[in-house]
Amino acid sequence: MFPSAAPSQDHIQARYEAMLNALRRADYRLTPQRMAVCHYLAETRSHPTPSEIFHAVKEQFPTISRATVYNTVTVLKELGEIIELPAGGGTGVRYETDITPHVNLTCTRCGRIYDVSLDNLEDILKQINERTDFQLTNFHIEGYGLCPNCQTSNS
Amino acid sequence: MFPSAAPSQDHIQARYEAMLNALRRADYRLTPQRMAVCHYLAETRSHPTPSEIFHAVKEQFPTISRATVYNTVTVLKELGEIIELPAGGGTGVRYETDITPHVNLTCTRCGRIYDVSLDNLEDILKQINERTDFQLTNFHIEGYGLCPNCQTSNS
DNA sequence: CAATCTATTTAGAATCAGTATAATATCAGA
DNA sequence: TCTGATATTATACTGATTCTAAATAGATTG
Ligand SMILES: [Zn+2]
Ligand SMILES: [Zn+2]
Ligand SMILES: [Zn+2]
Ligand SMILES: [Zn+2]
Repeated sequence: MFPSAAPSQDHIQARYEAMLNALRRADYRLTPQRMAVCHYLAETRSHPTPSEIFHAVKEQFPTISRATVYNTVTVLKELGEIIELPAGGGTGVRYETDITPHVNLTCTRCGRIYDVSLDNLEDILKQINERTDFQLTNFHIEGYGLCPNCQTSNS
Repeated sequence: MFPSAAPSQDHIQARYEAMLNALRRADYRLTPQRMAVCHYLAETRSHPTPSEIFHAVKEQFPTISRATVYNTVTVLKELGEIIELPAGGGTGVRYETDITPHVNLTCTRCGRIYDVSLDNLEDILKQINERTDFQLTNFHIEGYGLCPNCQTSNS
């Protein structure tokens, strides 16, 4: 069951294109740095911190600066292509790169985040639209508790 | 519809007692500072930052330090009495003081968080329990988009 | 192509949130 | 009261995030 399956090449490509299109639509230039950040976000199945993104992209672009990473994720967040997550166990924010509704199970002891997909989420969307005038972009579910590993550990 | 109704006195009192009991059960001392933090968390209907908690409690305890606030919210978080939320619009973490499952609608433009209650959330709990070995403490739903105010503003 | 303008990136400084430390204070129990 | 454990406080420290100014890259115009 854990961990979730790695995304397929097709899925990675689709997410990558979606991010680039979002940038294009909003009249942002598709610089190599931005594209590299998007590509990493599309292919990772983790919920990376800005620092993790920085180090990963640095492999392709040794000269990239942290500021560019921060700028890019801020834009992508505003465009609804990624979502800022709670700090969880560690420090600093993490980014949710899978914007399709699903559950993030965060272990309150070790801080790991597990993805779980659910059925019948249309009902939630329907209820929110019925009860509010919010223009909803996306949503997901945050669950908290102990992961299987931490339930047995006695530390 | 917006904003959510203020909690009743009874509800505030119940939440307050629940936090104190959680501290008691875990063998933490009920110091005046901790009680003041709990009381503020029980009565607020916002999703406060540590800084907001600090300033609010400072009214009652002019000598309280930020460290005590951080210590207390960390303990309460570990006990499952409050939940750490995404940074959202502003900077730094916020705390969810309503641990009953509900929706937090975060406006991606102005950063405001609106609470919405939903029906039929037992199904989510059931699905998570069926599909994982996670020991779930609590969960809630995070929605993102534009609030009614920000849909019409042209800035 | 040259000149110019704008968007973007970069490096590093500055700021801010959060954590760690050590001294002091509080409190329970012997 | 004495003692040991727990909690609070002020402050120092670390690391995350933002800000700033200069350099770069692209687009546009003549
Ligand atoms: Zn765990
Ligand atoms: Zn996820
Ligand atoms: Zn708004
Ligand atoms: Zn809420």
